[in-house]
Amino acid sequence: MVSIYLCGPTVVAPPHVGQIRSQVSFDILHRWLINNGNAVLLCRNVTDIEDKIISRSLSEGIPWWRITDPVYRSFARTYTSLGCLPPSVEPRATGHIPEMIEMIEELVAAGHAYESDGNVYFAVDSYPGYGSLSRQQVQHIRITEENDRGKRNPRDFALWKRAKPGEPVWVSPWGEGRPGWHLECSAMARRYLGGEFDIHGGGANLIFPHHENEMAQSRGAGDSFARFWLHNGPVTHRGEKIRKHVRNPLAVPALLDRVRPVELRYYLAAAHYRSPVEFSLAAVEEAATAFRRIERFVLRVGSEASGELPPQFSRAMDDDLSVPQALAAVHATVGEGNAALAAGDRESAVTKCGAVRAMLNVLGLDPLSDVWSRETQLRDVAGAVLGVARNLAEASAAKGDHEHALIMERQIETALSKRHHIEHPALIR
RNA sequence: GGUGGAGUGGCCGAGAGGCGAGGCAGCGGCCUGCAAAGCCGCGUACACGGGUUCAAAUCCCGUCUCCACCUCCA
Repeated sequence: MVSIYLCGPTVVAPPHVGQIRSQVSFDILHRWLINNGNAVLLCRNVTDIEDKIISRSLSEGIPWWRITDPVYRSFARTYTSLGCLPPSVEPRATGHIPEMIEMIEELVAAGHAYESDGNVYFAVDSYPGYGSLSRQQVQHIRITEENDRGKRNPRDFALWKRAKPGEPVWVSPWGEGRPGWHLECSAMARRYLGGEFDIHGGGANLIFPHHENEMAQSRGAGDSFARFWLHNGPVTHRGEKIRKHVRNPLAVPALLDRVRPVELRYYLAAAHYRSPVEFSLAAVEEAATAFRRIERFVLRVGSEASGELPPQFSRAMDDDLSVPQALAAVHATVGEGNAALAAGDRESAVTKCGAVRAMLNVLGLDPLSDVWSRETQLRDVAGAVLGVARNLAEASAAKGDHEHALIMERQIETALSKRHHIEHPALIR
């Protein structure tokens, strides 16, 4: 049994590429562990109460759950569409307030935390290992916030935050308020995985302060916590010129208008999980082209049974999940299969295809998987019809029949918009 | 100021002392009515300056540039 705690999203805005990359990276780990005969207990949290959610709730004048529920569904839909296996358990922070309060009480009793005016803080100085995960020395951690609210050390962080007027509240021994962000994960990890578990995963951007603080809290409360930490690299994006109406080029729903989910998954998987990825639409589209070559081969040979993993592939995966090298094995096998096909050796091609599908299955990229098939068909049919419509519109325009061309263009717009809604039904606005 | 990471051929992206990962794009050829797809072939790249070594993209020293985190973020 391999137990994994993976930091899930704060459900305040639709998913962006960086969040998806993290989930895809760990989904590949998940699949590789299963492939190797391990039972996996994967816990991925949903942070559904947190400062940003509250500030949006207050500024829009709607309850916090009117924000988190639709956004949660958007995430769920995106994970599914990208072929991520569901976690064993997906706890929400708001469902675990008693566990959090209990943990805070333990920390206060152990002298690692103190109450101050309705807030409870973790005393960084009380925990000698603080900074070890992120290799920070406490005195070098920059202080941005003034030492207000009665903190003993400005680096101390909140375990419990007193509610301001109008904010949602939960009742605690320290008054009405809400849990601190970092604490949520510590409490949920303990609840579902126990005091010690194998792997804690998340984006590298979470190392400090989030994971550092989690570790301090959990160990302070007597848990030994994660045995290994795995962090995926960031997705960065600088000044690529994006048309104005595409507001956030890293938002996944907008990206899925350009490439299919499986192609986006290929793009995100193709770099090593620890490497930084400099995002660009051109690179995504290039990855899509590369994936289609693999896909064409698999579709050409058909849906014969899955085969054996080539040793080269397994070696790559065992070497710190080297998906780039594993993909080289996929491409090599596709090339061999195509060569067999070109030589009329169908039997050999079928064998190669089996190996390719076995590898793609580990990576979550098998074109014949049920995950993609309906969605792929929908897109293919819709795309073909739209192509015909565009040709007709152009033909009309060329003949000078601008009225008809305009009607066609409006119908195309409507069709595109409907397709978008079918593909992203959970998206708000 | 602290911490971590990165600079590889036109592009993406691995590798980490000696055999040029892989893909995309490009070029030539085969195949095809033409194309597409596919097949075969074509590339001497590792930020810069020193050094170590028989041998350095890979190790050491120095320099430059970029990114991330230290505030919410996967």
